[in-house]
Amino acid sequence: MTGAKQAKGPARRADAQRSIAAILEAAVSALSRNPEASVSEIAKAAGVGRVTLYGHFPNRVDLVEAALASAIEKGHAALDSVDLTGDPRQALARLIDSSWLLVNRSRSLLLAAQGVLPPGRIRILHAGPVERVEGLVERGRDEGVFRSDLSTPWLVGVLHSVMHNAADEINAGRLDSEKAGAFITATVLAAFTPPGSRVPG
Amino acid sequence: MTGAKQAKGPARRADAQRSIAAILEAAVSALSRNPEASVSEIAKAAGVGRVTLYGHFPNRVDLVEAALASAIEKGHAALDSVDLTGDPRQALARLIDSSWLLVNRSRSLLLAAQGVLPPGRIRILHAGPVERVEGLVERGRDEGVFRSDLSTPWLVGVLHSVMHNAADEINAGRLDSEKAGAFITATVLAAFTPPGSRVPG
DNA sequence: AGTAACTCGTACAGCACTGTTCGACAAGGG
DNA sequence: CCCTTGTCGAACAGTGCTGTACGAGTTACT
Repeated sequence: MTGAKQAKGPARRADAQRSIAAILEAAVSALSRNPEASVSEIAKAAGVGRVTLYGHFPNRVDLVEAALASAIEKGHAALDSVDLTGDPRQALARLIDSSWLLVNRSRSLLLAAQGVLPPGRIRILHAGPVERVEGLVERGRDEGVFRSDLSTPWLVGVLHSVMHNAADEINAGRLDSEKAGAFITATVLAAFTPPGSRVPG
Repeated sequence: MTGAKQAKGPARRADAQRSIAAILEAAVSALSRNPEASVSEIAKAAGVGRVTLYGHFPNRVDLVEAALASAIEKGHAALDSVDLTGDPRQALARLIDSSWLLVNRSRSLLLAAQGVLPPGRIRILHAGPVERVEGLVERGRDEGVFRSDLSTPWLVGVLHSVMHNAADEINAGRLDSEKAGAFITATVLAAFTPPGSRVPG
């Protein structure tokens, strides 16, 4: 499911596939910059007429959902290529390094989705990615290197929050984009350290 | 400066003052629920005609700014009543306990402001509150109980992020509102602990 | 009591956006 | 090569918002 309606029929023309891809890409990009980007704006960015867009996506809501799904799918692929075995702390560091930029870029897009999509729909969409992270955190807790006095969802939420904070700081010019990964990792590893243990670093 | 235009003239009538207060309160409340609340919506919530509102605030932007200023002023007062002396860690815990709810409530309002106000304007408005928190963090760093390998603005940002995370978790029904303070404190204190030191708790 | 300040509803112009329709035109597939 | 599929621009109706105007009514200060 790439997002556009594809009920049946003898498959789509090559032409249309290109359009859909361009629209999806433009939608992700535009909505990432401005969660309230209009359909006209997106169509223009995709180099496509507004009418054409409506030919593939029945309404704005479906378009946003398709864009979100597309972004998440891409992120999912990137995530799968990260080695999550070994010391959970180092695995977490690797995960952060390779995904914080992606997560950041999707933030505004997620905001756009939250404005128009039913809450359940969103949870379903990025249930996959979240599960892998939760698995890693869970393992760290079992091995005693991550704290167990706070719930796993909370810890994962903290990870996200700190990433968002990095995005804000960069955006405000107070943080160098190069150092963001290290800052996030240092902060999160400390936050995850069990009470009574020493903070690594 | 309560927010409405008050250039000169022989002072305002008691009637008008009541209206302005009601509008401001309604604006804070409505914008906190929905950052894109319309002027009609706010006027109705204030029990006032839309025209009356425009009589006091020339346009929507000024209204949002006044609402934000009002909320920040109230928060500033609440913050001033917190004792920030003594062990920085305990002072931070006190600060969190007494302000996280307030900060949370203002979050959506801040979002509304970010959408329509010039970025500099916002920084000016809540420069005051931020300074006090930064002062506390700075002191903790000097005393060696908070880490110095990360910048003060970053640490303050993390504090905010974790508060926001708590708000999200509560909103999603995954966190009990009662426990939020403790969760935030535990997480932030760990995150602020210098590398090599033991996490308190 | 009288006057200026305030409030209200309705109504209007202007704008931006959504979603649809139309007719003409280009491009891909069998 | 022909026919389906897709694309385009222009145009339209519908909606919801902002900001302004008007006129009549009400409320507070003196």
